[in-house]
Amino acid sequence: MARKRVTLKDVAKAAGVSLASASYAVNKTGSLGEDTRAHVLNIAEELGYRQNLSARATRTGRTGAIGFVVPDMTNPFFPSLAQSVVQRARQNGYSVFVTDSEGDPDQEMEVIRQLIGRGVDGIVWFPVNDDNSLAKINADLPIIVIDRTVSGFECIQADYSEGGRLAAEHLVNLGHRSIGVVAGPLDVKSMRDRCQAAEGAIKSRANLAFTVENAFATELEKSVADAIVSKSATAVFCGSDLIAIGVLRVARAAGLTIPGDLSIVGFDDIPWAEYCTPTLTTIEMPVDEMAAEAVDALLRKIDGESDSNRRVVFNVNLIVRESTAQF
Amino acid sequence: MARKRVTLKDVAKAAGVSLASASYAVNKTGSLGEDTRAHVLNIAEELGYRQNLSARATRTGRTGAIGFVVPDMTNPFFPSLAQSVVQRARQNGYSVFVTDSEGDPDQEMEVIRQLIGRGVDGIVWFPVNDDNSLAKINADLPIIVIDRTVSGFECIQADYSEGGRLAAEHLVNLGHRSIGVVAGPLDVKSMRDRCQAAEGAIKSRANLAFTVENAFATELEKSVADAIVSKSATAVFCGSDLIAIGVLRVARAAGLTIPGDLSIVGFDDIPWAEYCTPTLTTIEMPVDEMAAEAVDALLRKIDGESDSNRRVVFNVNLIVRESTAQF
DNA sequence: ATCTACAACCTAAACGTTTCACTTTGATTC
DNA sequence: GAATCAAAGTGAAACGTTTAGGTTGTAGAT
Repeated sequence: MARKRVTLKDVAKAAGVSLASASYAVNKTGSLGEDTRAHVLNIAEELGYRQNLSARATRTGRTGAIGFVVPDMTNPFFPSLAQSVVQRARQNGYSVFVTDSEGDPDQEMEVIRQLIGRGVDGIVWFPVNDDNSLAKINADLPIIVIDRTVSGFECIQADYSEGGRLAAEHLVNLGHRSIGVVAGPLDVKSMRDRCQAAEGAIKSRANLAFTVENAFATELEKSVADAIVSKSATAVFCGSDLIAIGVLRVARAAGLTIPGDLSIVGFDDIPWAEYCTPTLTTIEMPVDEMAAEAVDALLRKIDGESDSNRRVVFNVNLIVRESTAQF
Repeated sequence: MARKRVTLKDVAKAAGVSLASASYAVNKTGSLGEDTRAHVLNIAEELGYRQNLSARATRTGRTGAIGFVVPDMTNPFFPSLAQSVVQRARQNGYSVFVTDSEGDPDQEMEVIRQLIGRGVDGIVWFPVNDDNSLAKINADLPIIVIDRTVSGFECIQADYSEGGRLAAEHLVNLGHRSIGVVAGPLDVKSMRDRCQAAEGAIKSRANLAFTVENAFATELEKSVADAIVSKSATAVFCGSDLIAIGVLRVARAAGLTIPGDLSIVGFDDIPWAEYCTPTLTTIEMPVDEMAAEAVDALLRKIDGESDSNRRVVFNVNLIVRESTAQF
């Protein structure tokens, strides 16, 4: 058993044509008669021929694989994104290496290096932060940046400012007059944008009770927890759903009812948002479309249609659920 | 700019040695003098040489890539597993294609085909179900099955029966005398095992109120929801945490308090279990170790140390949280 | 002085493709 | 009937490696 893998030469021989013709047939390139092409394809099918992608890659310099680099796969925001990227890529005949930098810029650089070593044709990159010093290292590979802003690369983003504004105005419209902001890491621009927009909207019609900062996690720093339980705000805007869930927990633990004593709005619309108790009002972005656009842009870039430095911004939506209520 | 990629030939020429010696040097194989090897490596470093993995693969027949196939990336059980697999593989110099079959056996077969077409050296496979008819198609590629049982493959599993037993006994010990079971899809053996064990433990010391079946999701079928709100049980064992969370939701929606009116125990210890309200009592399995073992076993198999049909079973733990209480 | 043995290194073939440049064939045009 | 041309097909080089086998050169044993 385990017969030797059938090669293109075998097909050619069996079909009685030259190696070149066989290649043209399976690739639908070159000039071949319809009949011979069909014949070769039949034989190929019959013999169970499968292209050897490695050999093809050696010759063409293209592997047909791309990389997808995210900060942290266990952050529930990313799996669905990854799923979309993988699917879209597959539809276009590409495979994708999904890798995770565990939120560490050094490791991030390392995995990118490894991907390049692997010979990927391009990378869709969701950076840990906006620090583009890292990126400089190898600018000759097609790279699309998603969510973050890294100068020199094409960036796919959502309208974070609009999201922050929508969220804040929702709270103001509900009658809240003292509103806090729990930001995520402010060294990433998408976070700064949404928080600044939220603060602006709050200040113009109500009172900004506090702004505190927390990592992308449900565990809250002491200072953040203190701000929540101080009851100086009747509502908070959180820079991410993960943080919002953290806020929800400490608030409940401190005896506050949600949304009775405290209204909470998050950002991202991760799956949990719909399942936690109470369900979370949040800002949704079109993850699938963003992923698709990122892949499409990357493939375009790989094919040399270089519309570099483009920026695509997607619209966001406010999703009202149970965690916010009239003051 | 964008200088031509530096090839091994360039390195050899620059170092004044033959192509073969250069290859031996970078691969640390063959018999080479320490000094020349070091010299070649220096030159390589200096020139910025990077192996062309495709060419290497064409020659050796090994790509250094493996596939990881899971049912559904958006099921929160899988990302951490994937993370572990990717890491372990990377540590051993392998890259991994993570792919998702969306719970569909047909698509599952398709992605496996694609992976094989890609030329992966092996596959870590978390099948949708235990239907091994699919697997037969190409038994010559090293494949490790994780969680499920597919005959003919080496399987990495947890002690599901023990888990079911632990969970059920926990409920019995708390004084519950009428206990229901909400199973996941019973066509997968790991689910049957845990549920049968749970039922056994229940029946021997209490009353089995009902057994119903649901998909791996938080949305519950009507029959399942009915069973929950019928109040015929004071406690339920759920075949997975996702289901448990669904149960939790409909129970609360029906005005039941958890764990006051209903104790709930889940299975898997997904991240949500710790963050939902109330937090979920569940069965934990050593995901990282299972992933590591799967990768190790696969690499062994790739290297021809074929200990086929082996079965590795990992121990599980009961994690007691807030969703269960004394009756 | 010759032989053996071994380390160190090299030559060249092979891996399975793609693709450039060339030939053959038959039809069309003048 | 020669000339032209497009279509269909072929031959062989190239992609960047690995590796089997061969060739040196040196040192120790006889």
